[in-house]
Amino acid sequence: MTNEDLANVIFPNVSSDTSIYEKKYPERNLKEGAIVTRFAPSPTGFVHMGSLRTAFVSQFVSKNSGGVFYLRIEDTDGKRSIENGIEGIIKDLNDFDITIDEGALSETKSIGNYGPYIQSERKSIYQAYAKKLIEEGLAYPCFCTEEEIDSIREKQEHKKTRIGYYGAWTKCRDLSNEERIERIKNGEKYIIRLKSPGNFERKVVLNDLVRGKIEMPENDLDVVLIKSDGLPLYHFAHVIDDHLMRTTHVLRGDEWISSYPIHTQLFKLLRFEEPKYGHLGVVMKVDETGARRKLSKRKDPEAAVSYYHEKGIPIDAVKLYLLTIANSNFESWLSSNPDKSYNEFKFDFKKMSESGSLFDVEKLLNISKNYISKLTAEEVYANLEKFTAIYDKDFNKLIKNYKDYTTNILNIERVQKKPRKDYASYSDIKNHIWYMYDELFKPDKEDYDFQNIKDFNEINKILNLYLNKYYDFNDDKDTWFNKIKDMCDELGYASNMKDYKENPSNYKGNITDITTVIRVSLTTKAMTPDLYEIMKLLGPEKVSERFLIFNVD
RNA sequence: GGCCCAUUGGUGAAAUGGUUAACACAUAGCCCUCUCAAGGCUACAUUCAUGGGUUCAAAUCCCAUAUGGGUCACCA
Repeated sequence: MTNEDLANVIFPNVSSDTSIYEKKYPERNLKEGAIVTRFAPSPTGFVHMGSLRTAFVSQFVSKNSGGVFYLRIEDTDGKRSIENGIEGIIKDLNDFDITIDEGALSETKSIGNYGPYIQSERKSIYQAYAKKLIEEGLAYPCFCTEEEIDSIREKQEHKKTRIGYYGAWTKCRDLSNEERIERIKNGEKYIIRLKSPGNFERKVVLNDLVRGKIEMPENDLDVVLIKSDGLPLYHFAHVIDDHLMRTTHVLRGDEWISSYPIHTQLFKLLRFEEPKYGHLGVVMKVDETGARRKLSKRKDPEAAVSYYHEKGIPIDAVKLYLLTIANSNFESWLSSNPDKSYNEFKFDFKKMSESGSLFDVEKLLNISKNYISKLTAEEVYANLEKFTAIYDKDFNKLIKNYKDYTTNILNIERVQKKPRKDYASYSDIKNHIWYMYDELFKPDKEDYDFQNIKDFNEINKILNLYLNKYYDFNDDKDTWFNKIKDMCDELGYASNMKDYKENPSNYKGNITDITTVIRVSLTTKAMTPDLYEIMKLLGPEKVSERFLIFNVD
């Protein structure tokens, strides 16, 4: 019996003529140097920060080069797939503002001419290539049970040799086609394995985009190509898909490095041109015990993309952060090109870190703070509106009622060469500006944080004097400030800090004490942005109203 | 255990055989200042996991050791 007979018994309804696929998915007609990348997650839960980094970098380099970035869903393992997994992935990508040129858009929809982009829908394609390999004697059915595989491994462990299904350890590799066909016809369960021609003593070389040359032994494992449910395993599916989808660059986590020998062998056996590979280091974190470990989906909330969305950290800030940890020269590029979009940055694989980098939330927040400080008040308002519409509906209503007022608040100390930087996220903003709204300004007396002056008689005296004699809403900033100084002199407080520092005993206090009284009575807080601006925005009615709260006593 | 990878300050890192080890975050101090947020200045690795070697010269090359990570599934 021939290999063809065997192949026909195994895949009676599949043609091994793979040239139809080669024709259906022709080489892409892209300009020289265009890069085709993909993001290929399995639908097992939310998108992890590490995967997101890979997706973002993949998209970035393809965009950089005028290429294509597509999404492929790797759902060949039914056991691990979760319900609505695909939707979850697409939502995470959306939230993160990563758009695809091609690929799955939902469970049922997709765009692009190289689909289907969901692996479980590509069964017949994989089987066609598997059939071809069987015909060529490069693959065979294996009838080993789980117990048999276990016992092989135990023997190998005992003898301290290499573990795996290979060479002389195999049971089914050299069965006759007669026996194979008979056992299949008897209903025995089987899988399809590669009949690896590899030799462990020989080396293969991976020219990795980020790590350079890596030498490894050739693969001699008879790896599983097709499972008993007829679906392929990652290795096989990846090789076929990345070829048929005409991928030029495969970017993936470095946990895949060690299976490269399998992949390169498969590419060769299938006579496919191999894409370039870039293996990215894992994203780590330091846990409670001080140990470094991989950022974990289960344990670390910050591993989820949705975390940043909920926190109101601007997506662009996260991208900026991702770029700074992805390419070591990005940060200096950005500081010398502050007005350019990060999209203009030329990504360089050689500048990627080879080791796993620590995920540093502090640094992210710092980047976010700088990012927000560069936006216009209108932009901040729009983003804040979007954020609160989902996560703080009451505040959303409030800012919409006072849209111009809110924008003006957000504009305080923004239009200047060195803008204020106090919002690291949109969820932060309310904590900084709530007191500007009467609806939220309902303090108890204990909420006021007057620093040095504790005596309410003195506080009332200062406020009344200021209100009656010095405060004029129409004053410009200099006049406003000079008047406060005048009041300091009248009340025996130092209006000039230098004088005060030289002779503190000559004064009851200094100008800071006075401005603090005004500031705190208006906001309850000892630390706020520019007082003049705040008073200007509150307006004369609110100012006097808030001053007079203390007159009750 | 086999194979592969990594190891520069609290953190991310630069430097790819040449002389004082960039820069950023964090931390501390000072200055500026109506308080903050910033900003400016200064400090923070006698040393690049350890031990050998090559060299006039090593964080950079080689070897060994240690530590950490990955992988060795009908998971991806």
